[in-house]
Amino acid sequence: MSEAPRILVVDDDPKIRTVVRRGLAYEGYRVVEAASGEEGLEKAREHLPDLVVLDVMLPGIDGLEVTRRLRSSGDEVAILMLTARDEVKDRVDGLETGADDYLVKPFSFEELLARVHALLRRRATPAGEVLRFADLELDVDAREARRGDRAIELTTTEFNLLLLFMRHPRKVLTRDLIMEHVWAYDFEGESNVLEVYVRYLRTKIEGADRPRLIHTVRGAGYVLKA
Amino acid sequence: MSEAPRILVVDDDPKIRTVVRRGLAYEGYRVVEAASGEEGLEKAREHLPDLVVLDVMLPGIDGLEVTRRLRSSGDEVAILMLTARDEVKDRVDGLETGADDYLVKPFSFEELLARVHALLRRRATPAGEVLRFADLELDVDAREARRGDRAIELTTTEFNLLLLFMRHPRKVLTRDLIMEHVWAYDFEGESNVLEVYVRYLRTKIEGADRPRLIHTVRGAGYVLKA
DNA sequence: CCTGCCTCTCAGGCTGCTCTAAGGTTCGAC
DNA sequence: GTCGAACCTTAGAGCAGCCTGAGAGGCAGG
Repeated sequence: MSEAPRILVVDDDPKIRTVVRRGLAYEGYRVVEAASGEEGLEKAREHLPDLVVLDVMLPGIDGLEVTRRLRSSGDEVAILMLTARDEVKDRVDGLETGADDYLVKPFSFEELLARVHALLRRRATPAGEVLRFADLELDVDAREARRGDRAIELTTTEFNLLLLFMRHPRKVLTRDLIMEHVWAYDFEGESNVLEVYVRYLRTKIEGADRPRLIHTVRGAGYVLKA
Repeated sequence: MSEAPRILVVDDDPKIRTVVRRGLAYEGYRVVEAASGEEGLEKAREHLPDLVVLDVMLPGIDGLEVTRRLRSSGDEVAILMLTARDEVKDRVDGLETGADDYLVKPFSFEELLARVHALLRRRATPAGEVLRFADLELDVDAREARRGDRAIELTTTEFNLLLLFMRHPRKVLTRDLIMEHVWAYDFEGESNVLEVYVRYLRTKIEGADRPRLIHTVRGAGYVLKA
C-alpha cells in the first residue's frame, strides 16, 4: 500500500486500547479501535486494515470467532492475538484458527511493537508474489499485469488500484475506502479521479472481447468479479 | 558486487542466527536475518543478497520450498542449506531443489565460513560465467558485454549496474535499491547519477536499431525486459 | 606536467502521468 | 415516461520525474 499501514485494535479494555493506539500512532501507523468482536468485524470491513491486534477474551463474539469469520470471508489480514497469561489453550486455538502470532498479557509496548513490525514486514509483499483472479494476473515484482498471454503495462496509480482490487476480490470496495487506500485522501471535496482511473484500468484489462472484471455497484462502489 | 557481500540467514532458532550473524559480520559481510520462510523470502526480495544460509526445518514455508520459490522467480543467489544430522533425504532433496551446498548440524562456525567463502568465490567469478538476457550477454570474467556479435566495453560502474540488472531480469528495481547496491549510498541528498549511468548503458547496449532493454518505470525505478 | 579516462554535478528540456472539468449516459424511483 | 443522481467519457493543462548534454574534478600513466 502506498501509505502508512492501518492497524485495527480490538479489545474491550479501554486502557489497553488507549495505550496501544497512542503508541502505534506515534510510530506512524494509522489506528482504528473497536471495543467488541462485532465492532471489530465491522471496522475491518470498513477500513481493510493491514493488521488486527485482537484480544481473545471479548464480550459477545470472542477473538477466536472473529479470526474464524475474517478468514472464512477470505480476508488474509495479519492477525496478532492477545491472550491472558497461561491460557495455553487459547494460544494453540488461536494459531490453529488462523492467527499469525500471539502475545501473552501483560506485555510491554516494545514487545508488541516488535511483533507488529515483524508481521507487517512478512505480510507486506510476499516475495515473487503473483496475484491471480480469473484469467487476470498481477506480477508485483514486475509491476505488470497479464490477461491471457497479453502483457499489460500499468502506471503507478493504475497498479496501486488494481493491487487493491486483486487483494480483495469479490468484495465491494466503497469509493471512500478506495480513495483512502490509493490516494490517501481524507478530503471532503469532490473529484472524479477514481472513476477516471477505473476507466483506464478497464480499457487496459478488459479488451474489447474479454468480459468485464471491475463492476460498478451503484451507490456503493466497485467490485472485482467474473 | 562493488561492496561487501550480503548474506541472508534464515533459521527459526535465535541462537543459531545470532552465532552466524556475529561471526559473518566479524568477517566483514553484511548480514540480514529472518526467522521464517516467509520472512526469508521477503528479506531476499528486499535486499537481494549474494548468498542465503537456509535451514531446512522452518515453521510454515520450509527451506526446500523457499529454495524452490527463489529459483522459480529466476533468482540465482547462492544457497547454503542447513540440515539436521542424518536427514540424508533432506540433503538430496535440497540439492535437487536448487541449493548449491549443504551443511549438517551441528557444525562449527569455521566449517560454515569455509563453505560460505567457497560459494561466494564460485559465484563471484565462476570461470567463464556469462549472463544472458535476450540477445544481450555479459561476460563476468572479461567485464565485457556483447549484443549480437558487437563487443561492448564497460567501465566499472557501468558493469556493476548492468550486472545488477542481469541478475534480476524482469524485476522492477527501485532507485533506492540500485543506489544501495551499486553506489553503497545511504544518503538523503539528491543526485541524478543513476539516471546518468542508465543513459550511458542505454547508449552502449541499445544501438540505434536494437529495441530497448532497460525500461523506466515512472515513480518506481527501472526494469530489464524485452 | 600533460593526457586520457572515469565519475559525478548541474541546468534546462521534455515526456507522459495525474487530475480537472464539462458534457454525456445510464439507472432507479416515482 | 420523467427526472435527478450517480456514473462514464473525453480532452487537455500542469507539473513531477526523468532525460540530456556539457563540463568540472580527480586520478593514473606517461
